[in-house]
Amino acid sequence: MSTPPKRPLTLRDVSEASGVSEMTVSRVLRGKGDVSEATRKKVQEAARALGYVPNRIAGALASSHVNLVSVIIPSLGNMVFPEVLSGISATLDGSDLQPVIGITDYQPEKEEKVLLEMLSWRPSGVIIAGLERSEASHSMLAAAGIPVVEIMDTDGEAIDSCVGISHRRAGRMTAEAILEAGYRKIGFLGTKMPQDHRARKRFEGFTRTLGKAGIEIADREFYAGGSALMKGREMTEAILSRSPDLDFLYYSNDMIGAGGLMYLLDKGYDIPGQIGLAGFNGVELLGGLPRRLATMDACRREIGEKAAQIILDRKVEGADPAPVHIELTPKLQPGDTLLRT
Amino acid sequence: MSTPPKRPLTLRDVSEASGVSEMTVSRVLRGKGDVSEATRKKVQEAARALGYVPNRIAGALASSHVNLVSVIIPSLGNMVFPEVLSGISATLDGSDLQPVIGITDYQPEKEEKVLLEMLSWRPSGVIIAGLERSEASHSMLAAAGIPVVEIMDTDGEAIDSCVGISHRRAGRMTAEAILEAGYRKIGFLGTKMPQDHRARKRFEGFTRTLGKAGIEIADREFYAGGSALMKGREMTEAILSRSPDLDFLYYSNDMIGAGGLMYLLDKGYDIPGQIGLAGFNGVELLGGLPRRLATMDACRREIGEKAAQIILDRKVEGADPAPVHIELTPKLQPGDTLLRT
DNA sequence: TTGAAAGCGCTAACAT
DNA sequence: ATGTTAGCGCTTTCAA
Repeated sequence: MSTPPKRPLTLRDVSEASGVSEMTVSRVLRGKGDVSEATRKKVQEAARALGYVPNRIAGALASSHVNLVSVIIPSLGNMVFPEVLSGISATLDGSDLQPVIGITDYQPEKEEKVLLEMLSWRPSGVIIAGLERSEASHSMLAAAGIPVVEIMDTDGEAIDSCVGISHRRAGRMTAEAILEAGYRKIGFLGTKMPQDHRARKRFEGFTRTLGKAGIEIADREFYAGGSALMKGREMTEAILSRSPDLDFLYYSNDMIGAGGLMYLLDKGYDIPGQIGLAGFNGVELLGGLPRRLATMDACRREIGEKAAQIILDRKVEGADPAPVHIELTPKLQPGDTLLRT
Repeated sequence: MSTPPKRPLTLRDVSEASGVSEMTVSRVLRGKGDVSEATRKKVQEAARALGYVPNRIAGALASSHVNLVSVIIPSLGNMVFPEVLSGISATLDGSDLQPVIGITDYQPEKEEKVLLEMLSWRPSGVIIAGLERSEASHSMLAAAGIPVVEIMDTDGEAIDSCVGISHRRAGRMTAEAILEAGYRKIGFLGTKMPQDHRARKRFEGFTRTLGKAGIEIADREFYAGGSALMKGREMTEAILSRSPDLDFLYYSNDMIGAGGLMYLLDKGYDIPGQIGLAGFNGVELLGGLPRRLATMDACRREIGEKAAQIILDRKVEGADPAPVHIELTPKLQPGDTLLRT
């Protein structure tokens, strides 16, 4: 092999190799404009033979169009967000838009950094989890001049559009179901909440509804760190050793709920007779446990699909640029741990 | 508020607002070159006040430097890849490089599309799962002129660098442990493998080692679709109803293994006396089951860290551009389902 | 320490 | 159907 200069190929190289002007080469490669079948063939042949890879940086600069949608979420370890992403991808597939993922680790400062990084690539839209953010993040989004869809949560003010569920309402619905099933000594187990606003709102909706029925949370147990079965076991043991008379445990996610379920079954508790359980999220993965944990589907995939659709709709010329607000209704799945039959 | 033209801000705007030349504004914003403290202040003030967000597209085109590293993986639903990603992020944090994720869904054609999309942004490096790919993908990577690290697997030819474990060896190690524990009627449960080369290699290493000991796999059960507890239950029921005399079940991942464990406990099997179990991956999440499933740690986080480090090292001027090949050693974790005591 | 000029590789807009 | 021209917004290079 000779040693060709290790310079990335440009349109000009394809142009010279095919004997067609750069402009026409560009048209062929983008499939835009009228090009004769003959030239098209020549160009595609040459591009393929050379192994030409277009330079989107130059293309984006020239056209001021970037086919990227920024998707900003707190974490990938959570099982929740991958499902939202798959809804987004599914909807974007077939369009020319591509999702690009940024992770904030639930840290507002990191959100700012990620957002600045993302916006500096001039994406066509932003999909971002949650409604609570720093002033800097807020003004960056407000000033970006592109569609912004805030997802997962509808309890608050959206900058532009939003798609999600009301977590206060989710907490309320769960509380109502628990009360109706006749439970009265209710414990709560969840994350330390300063950063997790959605868990906090569920907790608020939950306690408020209990309060209206004249019931106070009997005990609560918080933890930091990722969700895992073992955490659920430990927390359940802790809360029950403190408050052995609890008859219901509400977990802020399914993973710790499942851990609690394992623990209680080990210890021979009668579920849901002696004690009832509920989690949150509707994690499919966990079907297959000895009992189906009561949970609430957070409509994750649908949220992703609808958010992506909003971005797509905004691209339509002359389309109504009015913000779209969509509140989905979470569905309670009583499973085997909530309804005493 | 007045209605400022809804045009994205440019360096020129900051330049005019601060009375400093564009060039010097650029220097301040990038922190390069000597700028007097006074001008620096003026510029930063103006940029902040206007809410200027740099345009990386223009910057990248002018400098032919892009601070992006493409990370291409099959899936996010797997729990395996998020951990690799977190290793990559952790190592890249503090450098100026940023990971960008692409998903292939285990489809070679999608890998080609994602790869072309990624390379067209001229990233500084590529980290990509697996060693098996289409010829088109292969030649794109070979011709990209940037560091390429293939991860997760070391059984095969790397284009440039690679970091991973030998899945054949992982299968062998597991087989050896099972034989040593005295099991003889061994069943395998896993994914349909045409696309999942790593699972296939584990299976090959596993059966070959059994074969050397004069033992054949007694039965096998394959499935398509994501890993989930319920799948593991169903598959376990299916294989045992066909082959009730099996004394060991080797699962190709921990999730279906855990489902099998649940099923067997339900049915009152004596584990690991009557029947032993092992999975693969070392998924932390599942600690907290009634028994700890035997598994093998695939070094996911370390793979991510080392891969990112290879990319970083290549950036050093005049650094040795020789390909790096790293084979990590998976660790068998016998848990409670492999060793009969 | 600061500024002016020249392009990075492509595409919009306008010829032809 | 194809070609020409003039930038996109920034950074490199060179000059002051």
